[in-house]
Amino acid sequence: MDKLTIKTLAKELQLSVSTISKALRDSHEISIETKKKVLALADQLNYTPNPYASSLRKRKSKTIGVVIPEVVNSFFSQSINGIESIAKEKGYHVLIYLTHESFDNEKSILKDFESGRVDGVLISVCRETENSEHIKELMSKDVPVIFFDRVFNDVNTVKVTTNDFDCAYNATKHLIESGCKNPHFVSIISHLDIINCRLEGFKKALDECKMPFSAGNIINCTTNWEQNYNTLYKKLKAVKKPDGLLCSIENLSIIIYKVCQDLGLKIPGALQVVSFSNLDTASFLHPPLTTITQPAYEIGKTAAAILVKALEKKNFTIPNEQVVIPSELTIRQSTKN
Amino acid sequence: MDKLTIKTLAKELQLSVSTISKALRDSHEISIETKKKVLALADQLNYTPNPYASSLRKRKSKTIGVVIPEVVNSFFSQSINGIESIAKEKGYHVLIYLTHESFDNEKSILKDFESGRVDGVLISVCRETENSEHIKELMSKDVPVIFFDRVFNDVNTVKVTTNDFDCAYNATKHLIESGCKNPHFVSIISHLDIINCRLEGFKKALDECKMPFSAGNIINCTTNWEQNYNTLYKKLKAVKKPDGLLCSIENLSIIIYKVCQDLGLKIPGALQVVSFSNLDTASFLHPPLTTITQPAYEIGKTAAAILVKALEKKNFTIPNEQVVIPSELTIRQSTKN
DNA sequence: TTTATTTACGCAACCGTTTTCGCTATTTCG
DNA sequence: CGAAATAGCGAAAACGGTTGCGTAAATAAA
Repeated sequence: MDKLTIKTLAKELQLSVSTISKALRDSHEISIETKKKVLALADQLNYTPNPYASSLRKRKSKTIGVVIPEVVNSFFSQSINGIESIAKEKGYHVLIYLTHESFDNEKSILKDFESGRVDGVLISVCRETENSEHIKELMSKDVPVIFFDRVFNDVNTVKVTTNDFDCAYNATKHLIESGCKNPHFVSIISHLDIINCRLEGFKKALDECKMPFSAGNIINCTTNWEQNYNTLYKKLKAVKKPDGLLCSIENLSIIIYKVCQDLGLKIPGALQVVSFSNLDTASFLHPPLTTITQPAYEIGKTAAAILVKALEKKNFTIPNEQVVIPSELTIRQSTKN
Repeated sequence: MDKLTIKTLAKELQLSVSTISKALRDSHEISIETKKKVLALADQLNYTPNPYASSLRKRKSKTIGVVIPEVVNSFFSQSINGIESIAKEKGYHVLIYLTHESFDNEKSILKDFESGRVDGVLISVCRETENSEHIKELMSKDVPVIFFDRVFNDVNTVKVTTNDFDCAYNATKHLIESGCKNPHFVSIISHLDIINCRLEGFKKALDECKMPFSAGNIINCTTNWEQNYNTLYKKLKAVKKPDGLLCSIENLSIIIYKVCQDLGLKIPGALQVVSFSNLDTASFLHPPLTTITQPAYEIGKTAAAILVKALEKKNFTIPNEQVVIPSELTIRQSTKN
């Protein structure tokens, strides 16, 4: 038995290949009866068109590339969920690539995309990334790139984020109102705009409350678990230790809990904690963690929807637009009040 | 400027298209000097071959399809991580598809794979799936399918799982040894072999300890959160309520905690809980949850490695093999002892 | 009735690579 | 030294759809 192609159908129905193709794509050039016959046979023989032949000719792959730092992460996995919902609805396929927070990985992934493998890209850049040349390079080849969550502001494209500044501000306010005298900002060393936004929100709250801010109020972590544990351990053991933490990275909040456990520091008695986090176990932690929950699903869904809509247009242009979907502060026992 | 193809290089170097192609693929037919020239120009012009043209001609896509029920799940996201590690190493691309536990979705995804979109498939079947016809159908088209975690035993292929039976047995033993008189098995209605294995392990432990087993020892849940909450609420409020739970689904353990919180049931005082779970927050829950941690990363990695190795061979055959990677029981405060 | 338009389909080029086969020039070997 | 082997490259046919254009017949307009 040969492979089942359009030619098989053509031969069987005594029609030309082009007629079959047009019939399958529901072209107006083909009569209703012919279409019916073609569809019927295709169905009967269980014909599925070769996507690569189609992609080659149409210069469209119906595929979007998703580039994220990691997948074992509530935020990103929820984002994927949102992305997939749109992809499925619109008949797109989703290629997933992980950078593991490495700039080199990110670069080589985007380089591969220059081949036309994907019609468009959704990316949340990695921590190491300092400049956006590789992204601009890809966009110059007419591959649209849309940012979500971790964005670069100097790239002209859509950026779907949450209201990081406001959230950090509100959360810090909440800490202070709950009695914190010495709030600290837990973060990672990075050029990411998102981190900076959160830091600025933190600063503004301190400023408004006439609390002094200095670099000492920042606890900088890295991508190394051990190292972060030690950093936090030292900070939380110090004499003039913080009595409140705004944690800007979900993963770090777990380490904070661990350190407190090991140090015998009571939360929220000795230390209040609020974290950016999408953990659905947050309310079952000991104690339940006050979180800023990002609308991860919606962020992914929105970014994907905008990308797909653009791709479906003939001469699409991606606007330079900032789409902000607000997060929610959920107060639990890790902060008083 | 035209598109940059092999023809561009050919024209530039006054060579034929076929020579370029062979040079790029490092064919022995081409002299070292020519290869160097070609590589140099390709590099200089930043040439990237069109993957779809290549896939069409070679009838290989260098792409694997991953079909899972959901992605917002520690186990599956860790599995993806493992899969990606192999894919990256071997130059494969990963298409992700979510079934959302719907059999119809699963079927239509596999149907699409008949088009040759992917070279091979890694699948963890969904709960609704009762038979494996759709999988056999795909395999009959020479698309290799490898199972991981949630398998079908009547399909002749590799199945990468963990030692579900033993783990359930050990965990149940642990419950009983910690004083449980009335252990229950929390599960979902499903034909999944994995669920059955766990149940059998549970049964064996009861049997060995001369404890009677009946259908009453099973708490059957569904995919509906609300409904599960109610089911568990009722069960845990009953007069002859369980004093120990073996939870076979990660997500359900969170609901159990919630119900206990709302009912004022102390864990582990009134109820001991052990769950199959890959939550890395397990040790920070209130109380820390005793878990059977599955080697999700390794399972994904192993399955992917076997698939890729098969794909790289000329006339590959997938053996009918069961690969078992053991899980680990981590005892925490949600069970006494 | 003539002309213009529409309908429905076929022809063939094309998408960009890969691969088979054939050709020539050079080398190897008996 | 002649034959055989080899090295290095090119021509062209795939791979499986898509699409612009041409055309004959059917229909509408004049």
